[in-house]
Amino acid sequence: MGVQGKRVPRAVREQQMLDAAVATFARRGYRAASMDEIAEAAGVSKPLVYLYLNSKDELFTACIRREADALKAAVRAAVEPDAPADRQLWSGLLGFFEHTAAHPDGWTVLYSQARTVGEPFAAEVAVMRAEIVAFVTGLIAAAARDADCEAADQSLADREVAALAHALVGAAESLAGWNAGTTGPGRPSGKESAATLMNFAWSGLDNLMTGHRWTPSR
Amino acid sequence: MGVQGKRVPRAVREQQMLDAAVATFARRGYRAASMDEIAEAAGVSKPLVYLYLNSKDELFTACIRREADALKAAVRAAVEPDAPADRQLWSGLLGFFEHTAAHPDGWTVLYSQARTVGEPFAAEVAVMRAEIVAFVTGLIAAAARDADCEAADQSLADREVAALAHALVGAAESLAGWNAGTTGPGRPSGKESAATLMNFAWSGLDNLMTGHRWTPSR
Amino acid sequence: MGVQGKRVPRAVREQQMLDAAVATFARRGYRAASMDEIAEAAGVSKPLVYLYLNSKDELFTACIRREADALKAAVRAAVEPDAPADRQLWSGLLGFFEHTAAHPDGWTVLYSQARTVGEPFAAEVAVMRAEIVAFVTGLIAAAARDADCEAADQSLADREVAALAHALVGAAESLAGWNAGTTGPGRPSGKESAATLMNFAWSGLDNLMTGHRWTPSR
Amino acid sequence: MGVQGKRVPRAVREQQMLDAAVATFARRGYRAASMDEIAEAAGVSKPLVYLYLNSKDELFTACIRREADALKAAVRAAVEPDAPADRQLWSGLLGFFEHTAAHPDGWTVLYSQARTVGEPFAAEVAVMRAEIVAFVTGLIAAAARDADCEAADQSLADREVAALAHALVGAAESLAGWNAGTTGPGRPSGKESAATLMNFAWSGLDNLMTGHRWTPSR
DNA sequence: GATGAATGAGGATTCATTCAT
DNA sequence: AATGAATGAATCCTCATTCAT
Repeated sequence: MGVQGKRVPRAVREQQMLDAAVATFARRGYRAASMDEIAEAAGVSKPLVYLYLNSKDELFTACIRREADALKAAVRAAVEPDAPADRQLWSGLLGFFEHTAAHPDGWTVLYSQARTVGEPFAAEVAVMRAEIVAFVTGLIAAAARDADCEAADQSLADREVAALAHALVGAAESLAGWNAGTTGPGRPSGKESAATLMNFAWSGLDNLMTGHRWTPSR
Repeated sequence: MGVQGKRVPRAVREQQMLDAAVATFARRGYRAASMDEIAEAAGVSKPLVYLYLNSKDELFTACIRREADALKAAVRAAVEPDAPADRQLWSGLLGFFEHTAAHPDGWTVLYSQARTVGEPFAAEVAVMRAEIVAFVTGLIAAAARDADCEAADQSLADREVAALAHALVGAAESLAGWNAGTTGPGRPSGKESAATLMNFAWSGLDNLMTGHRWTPSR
Repeated sequence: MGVQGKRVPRAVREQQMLDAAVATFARRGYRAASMDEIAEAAGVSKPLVYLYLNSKDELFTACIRREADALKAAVRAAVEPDAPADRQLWSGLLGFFEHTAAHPDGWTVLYSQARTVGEPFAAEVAVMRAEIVAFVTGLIAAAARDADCEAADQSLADREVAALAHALVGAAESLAGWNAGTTGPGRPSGKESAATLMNFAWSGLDNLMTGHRWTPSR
Repeated sequence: MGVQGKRVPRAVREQQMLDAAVATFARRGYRAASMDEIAEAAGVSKPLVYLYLNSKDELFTACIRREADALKAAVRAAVEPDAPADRQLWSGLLGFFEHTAAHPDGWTVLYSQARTVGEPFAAEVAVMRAEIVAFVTGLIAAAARDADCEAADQSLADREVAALAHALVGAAESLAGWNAGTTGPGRPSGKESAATLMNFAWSGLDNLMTGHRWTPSR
């Protein structure tokens, strides 16, 4: 069945299987993707998939882990460690959008599929998300310190910095999700998406620093 | 099997079935939800579900339509038609968050499940989303006019108002999505979520009006 | 549902149901025809069909009986009792072909469906067939006596007259079956079909009378 | 579950499945035969039947094709190619009756079931039948030429030779059909059935050659 | 390292049939 | 005389998973 040569070393075969699985899970969803389909897409027989990855659940988990690690690595590799905080945030966002654009199936599996399938998997993604939120929170806080060293009520700001980070990550996910569903010339570039969000983050930060808010009773 | 009274008129039974279906689809996802489970949750036998709703696909579609209509109606009912635009936006957001908080299963079905299952269903949700984005775009544009009547470069603003509306809706969806996954005292109230987003919208609007932007080369 | 007036007397309703059932069974076969379909075709609700005809089996049996009786009656009505035997056979065949042509659904139910469904029903048709074969056997025997009064070995002829009758009936059925499957100008008229079979019967009879036979060792 | 050995190669298992399917379809009809029943009769599990034959429709089609091919092959193998035409017809008929007698289930599936189920299947059988009719037409025409080389009105004869062939095939089918329904000592041998039909064919041929016919107005 | 053969379990869908009105 | 409401019992089909080689 496999048109390609046989006797491929295990590590390589496993990556081929994960590639096939990610693509299939992204296109069909966890339940609708069949092990048959994945095995065929990987160019191997079904028992081999089981030999290496044990079960559909473990296969899906392996996909999630691989894609989550790759995404985190891409973001981490994108930030310049010694740059000013706003520059770090900017390059991190850029890394995020460029990676998700380059690996749309991975992003779909993480964002759309894993979170809708249910418990063992959603937790996995939640952990990754928490790490990213923490990372962004740190950057925003640093940026705030850089911008205004004599901030008065730091304790209040902490809580709101976290809210801002959450909102920023949520917005980034939403943008990436809609990007993944868009093809052709209308699709925003990573730079555009990142710039949009930097503007959000910065005006949000301004609001925080100046205590300038919209209120219903205005 | 059904513990409740029998011989219920069709219209009532259909709503019971849709209630059960929305809850089940939200918890399990489209594929994993079985018609057996739904019928049992509705307190009727499976053939009756088929008699009234025809197929799993049509049942799911009926759920999507009902929840989408309910959401649109809730938002529309929340806005005060003659209030100033910012007030309208605020009350619309409030209506949105209160409805999604009150009907988390409906929101999950619309936002998480329908969009990940594939084509006949995703399109249905896309239409609803487009209507909401258009509505929000109108409100933001009106608010911008109210705030600054002599705005110079309106044509540029139009394009960016639309981007802002998209981002606002995306952020609202993301927030509602994470709210739906959160229970207990940590869960933000509808008012909090709406206020957060109004601040986003307002600072975004400020950016638009003042031409004040963050750029990487800064 | 029923577009026609209500409160129809039972005897009439029953015939409407049988009409609908015969048409449906002919088109779909016994198993594939659903009681729903039949009730709808009859313009009544399903419980009414059950009220009058009790079960699908009994309904099918009633169809078979009605169509078998109608066919036998048509053949009997067609023969002129006091005519010479060959003339009687001819008019009987004509009656047979004209009736089956006028009631193709009835013929299909009897010939194609009832015999392939299995036991309670096939027996019903077998009885009808036996009656017809007996009737034809009598006519052929009479015709033979008319044609040649001093026939020598009557006992041998009896066995062969029966074989001829069987073959004639089988051929008639086969012809009617293929006629029922044919529509348009290519379809043979009842007269043509009857003439074809009379020629078969007559040459078969000749063979019997003259002892003139084809044998493999010739 | 299967009492026979396991790990049978695919080609063999497929034939076992077809054997079981032909027997089951013949006894119960297409609709009433369940895949469970067929799988059990084949001594395998249902999924294996689906793995090899894909669906009930395809399984039935495969049965029809196999039985049709076997029947055509049996007839072709029976005729002696260089014998006189009447001898060829005789041996073909003999082959037909012996094959249908040896494979009554196959004949039932072809003749009774496939034709009553509906369109994709009836067409398959119609093609086979057309091939057989063409073959017989050729033999009868040849026999006619052998018997009377100076036949005057060949064009008329052509049309009637075809009619005769049709009638002969119809009669053979009818005979084989009733044979298949008969068991025990009363069942005619293949030789008897073939001889009966040769006599039909020969007297029909005589009628054609001599212009000797029965007419109602006689 | 790799696969052809095989299955238990479950899911969508349909159908004959009944009951309360 | 007639029907809307309701269901138990199949039936077709798919899938994750294993075993022997």
